[in-house]
Amino acid sequence: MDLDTCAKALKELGHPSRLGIYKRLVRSGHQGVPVGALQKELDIPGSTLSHHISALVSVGLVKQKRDGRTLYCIPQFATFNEVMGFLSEECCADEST
Amino acid sequence: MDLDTCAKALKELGHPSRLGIYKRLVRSGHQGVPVGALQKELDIPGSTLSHHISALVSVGLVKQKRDGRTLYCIPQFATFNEVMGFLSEECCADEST
DNA sequence: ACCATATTTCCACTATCATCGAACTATTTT
DNA sequence: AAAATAGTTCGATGATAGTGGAAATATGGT
Repeated sequence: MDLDTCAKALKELGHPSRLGIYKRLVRSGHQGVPVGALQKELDIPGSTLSHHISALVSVGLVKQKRDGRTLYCIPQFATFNEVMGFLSEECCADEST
Repeated sequence: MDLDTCAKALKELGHPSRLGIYKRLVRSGHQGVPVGALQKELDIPGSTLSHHISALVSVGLVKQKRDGRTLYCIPQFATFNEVMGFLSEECCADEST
C-alpha cells in the first residue's frame, strides 16, 4: 500500500459516521450487516447512510453483497490491515532508536 | 480515546500532504523538523504547508517548538498511538472467533 | 534602527463534502 | 400486476476544506 492509497482510506475513516459504520461492521464479522440494520442502529437517514457506505466501498474497506432485497455490508479486513501496516511501518516510532 | 476524537485525527491524516508530513516527522524522531526543511523536502508552498501543519497540531498529532527563528515540528507519538489503539481495539477483526 | 530569515495569518477563490427529501430501481410477496 | 420492502440515485443547498500570493509577525544579526 502506498501513501496516497492509505491517505484515501484514512480520509474515509476520518468521519464519525463512517468510522462508526466500519466499527459496527467489524463487530459482526464476515457475514456482514444489512444496510437497513445499520440505518436503525446508527439512526442515519437512508440516503445519507448510502453515501457513507459507498465512500467506504470506494476505498475497498467495505464490500456489498446482495441477498434478495437485502444488501449486506461486509468489512474488508485485508484493506484495513494494509492501512494499519502502512501506519505501523511508516508512521510509528522506532523504539529501537 | 473516543470515536469522535479518533475520527478527527484520522481525517487530518487522510490527506496525502499531511500524511507525508507526519511520516517525515516520525522519521526524524523526537528532535523534530523545522518547517522550512519540510517545505523544501516536500515542495509545498509556505502558506499551504503552514495550514497543513496547524491541522495536525489541532488534533494533537504534532507539537511545535520554537528555537530562535526556527520552528520545529515534533510528532506526538502518544496521540498517534492512541489512534492506533482505538483502531486495533474497535476496528480490527477478533481472530479468536 | 534596519535588514534578513522563518513562519504565520489574511484574503480570496475554487473545489469537495455532508445532508436529506423525493423520486427511482430492484426484488419479493400476494 | 400491484403492493410492499430494501436500498440507491437525483438534485439542491449549505458547510468545510484546500490552495497560494501578499501582507504581517517574530526573531536574530549588523
